[in-house]
Amino acid sequence: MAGMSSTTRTRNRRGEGERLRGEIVSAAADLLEATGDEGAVTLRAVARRAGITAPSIYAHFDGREAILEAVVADTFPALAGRLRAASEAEDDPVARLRAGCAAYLAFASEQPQRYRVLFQRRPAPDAPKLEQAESVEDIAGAEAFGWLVEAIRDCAEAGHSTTPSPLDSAVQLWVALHGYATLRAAANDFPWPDADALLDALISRLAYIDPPDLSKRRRRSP
Amino acid sequence: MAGMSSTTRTRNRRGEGERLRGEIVSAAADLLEATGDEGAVTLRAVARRAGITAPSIYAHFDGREAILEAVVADTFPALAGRLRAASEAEDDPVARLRAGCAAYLAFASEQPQRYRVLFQRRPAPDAPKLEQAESVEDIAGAEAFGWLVEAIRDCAEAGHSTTPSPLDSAVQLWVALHGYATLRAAANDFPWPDADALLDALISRLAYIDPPDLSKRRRRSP
DNA sequence: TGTACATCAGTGAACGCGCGTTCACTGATGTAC
DNA sequence: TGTACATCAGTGAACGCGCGTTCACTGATGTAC
Repeated sequence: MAGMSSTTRTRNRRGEGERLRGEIVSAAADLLEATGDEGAVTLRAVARRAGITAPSIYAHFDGREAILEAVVADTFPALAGRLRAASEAEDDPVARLRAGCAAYLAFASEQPQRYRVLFQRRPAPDAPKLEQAESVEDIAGAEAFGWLVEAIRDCAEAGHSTTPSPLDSAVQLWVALHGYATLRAAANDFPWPDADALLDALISRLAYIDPPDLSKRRRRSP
Repeated sequence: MAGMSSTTRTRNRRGEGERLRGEIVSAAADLLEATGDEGAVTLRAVARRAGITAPSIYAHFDGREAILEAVVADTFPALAGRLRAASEAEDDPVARLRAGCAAYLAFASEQPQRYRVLFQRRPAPDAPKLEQAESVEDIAGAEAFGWLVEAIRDCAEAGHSTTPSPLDSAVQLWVALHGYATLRAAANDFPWPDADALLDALISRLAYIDPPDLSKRRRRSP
């Protein structure tokens, strides 16, 4: 009766009701990824996937929109974590930058819908206009973007990048990575060039790094 | 009774039934832009906006999805037309490239939802995998992309671009333009740099054009 | 020129469905005594 | 240690709504004679 899940959920014990909140968020993220359709992430569908009844959600969220917001709020740190982990595995600044950018694309490719929801949540046309943030630290995704700025700055300080402005280069590289990540997923039939070569070209041009410096630091494919 | 439209529609005369098809498509495009929500473009909502009853749509479309596909099919030529018009207004290759890229961003900024639907239509996870097109001419949006390749090639032939590959540069510039167009719309609160400067930087770096060559060809803002 | 009729462009009512949300409720579990 | 009870986590039924889709239909318009 509770959808296709035949496993019976055991309810949380007293005092542990908050655990359901996390289960709801990950049920929503799963559903988003599985259907590829934000519209399919209905409150009832999330409840079914989480193995609970629809009204139970109201103990934790105001409604459908709040669930999706929670997915976004969960996803930004996950992305930032991926970048950090990938770049920390490398020793020199150029390799770190490249590994982080590759991780960014990998995240978007492995969980395209979850990535999409980060940036493609439409501001409703009647929504109040947001004040422009005064600095990069105020925005959602600041951690990930901040990582990118630092990675480029490190390259510049080590003499591997001649960028006139690490911040500007980071903005440019970010839009390019984002564009590639989303187009790659949407335009399957486009005759894309080799992914590593394209990534190298974007980094090298936008972060002002000598192409050989980059390509010799590519991770060997296993 | 027919929604908020108080103007009474006069039905098409015999033999002119096909006109409704166009009205449906533009009603859908309007609705998409007005609501900012693909989910709000329901068959019934489109019918209301077109001033007809829901079943009338079936004479022209198989259903809701087919309407959105028609919107996409209409939008690609509109975008290509914008690029062509903007670039034809300029004399030299660099100015043409810049004007076309600016027009691309303007199109995406003026009709963000219509632009979005071009590339953000999700392939359903169970959809058959598309064969990769063998050449650029086979894909949707080929006209717009083809324009970009030619514009860069013209710059190279005139000695203003040192790109090693106009095609590769076009791919790189395209992903950057697309990324900027979508992020700009989604991340209102990001402290974006000056739009002209960002565009110049992307073109100059990815199409290998001297920055002064570009900036001196900027259209003066009126 | 007049008229009967076929065709065409749409209408209007109806259906079953999944949705968001509300409400009163249940039953297991921890706690006070 | 035993028991009564308050609390907490979640249920189940019900509501009104807009949706996609079907079906038989209507009435204006062009056409054949």
